[in-house]
Amino acid sequence: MSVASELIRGNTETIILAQLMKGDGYGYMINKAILSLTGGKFELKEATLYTAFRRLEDAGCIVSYWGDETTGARRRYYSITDLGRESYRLRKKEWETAEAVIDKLLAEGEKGVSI
Amino acid sequence: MSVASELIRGNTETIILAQLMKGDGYGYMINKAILSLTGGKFELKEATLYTAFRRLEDAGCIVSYWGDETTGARRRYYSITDLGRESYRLRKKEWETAEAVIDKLLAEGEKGVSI
DNA sequence: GCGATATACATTGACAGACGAGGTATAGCG
DNA sequence: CGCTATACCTCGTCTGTCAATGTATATCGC
Repeated sequence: MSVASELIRGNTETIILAQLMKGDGYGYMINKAILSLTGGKFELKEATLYTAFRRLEDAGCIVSYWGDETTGARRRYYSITDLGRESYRLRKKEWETAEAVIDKLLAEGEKGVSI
Repeated sequence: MSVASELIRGNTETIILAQLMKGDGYGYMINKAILSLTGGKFELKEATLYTAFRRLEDAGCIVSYWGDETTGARRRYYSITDLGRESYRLRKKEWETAEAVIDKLLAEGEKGVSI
């Protein structure tokens, strides 16, 4: 089953930050990494990815610099900042809270008809 | 920690369907039930709730009827349909898939810096 | 050389869900 | 009579997602 993007919504930036926690990266690479990690179940659309980068940079969570490739297309690399790392931790906690809440609320449907 | 509504987004209808799986209900009641179940961590806003009811009814997942209260404010009750029950099962599965994917992607940030 | 494909980044406009703000109405309590 | 709780509804705005489109470079097959 593929993943409905409505359900991912709000996690895009955290997913990007999680990738950058492992080291600097660039858009195309991060996108492929996500596609690979999820076994093709989920792919960030390019427009979504790049607008998320802008938001994260504006917020001071990441900084960018152009790579010095001597061949191939130019790459804009992103590096996570201390604020970004802090933000990652917080967003991950928020996700875990939301996850628990949703799990609980959806499980209500399994309770059967009440009298 | 309260729950960011961006993270709930897309689950509103499923949450409502889960409540209606237990039996007919009306908006105000369902809203209070959710607030109570989550210990105050999460509350569906009224505008969100009622627009979700409209969508669910338009989709044939629920049907509504006016209660015959002899006292107090009138109540519009909702009843889940067979299509709604099917939809609940599907949406719940989709959520579980999305949940696993997000968990995996967010866990990437714990891996530490790669060389 | 030339078209196809892959890599790589970027912007615009449209869409959909969430929600603040505002409105209506009934009932009980002091 | 004002306050609070119950109960429903709608309008307009905001925000994140994404299809469509555009740019440019490199490689591979023919």
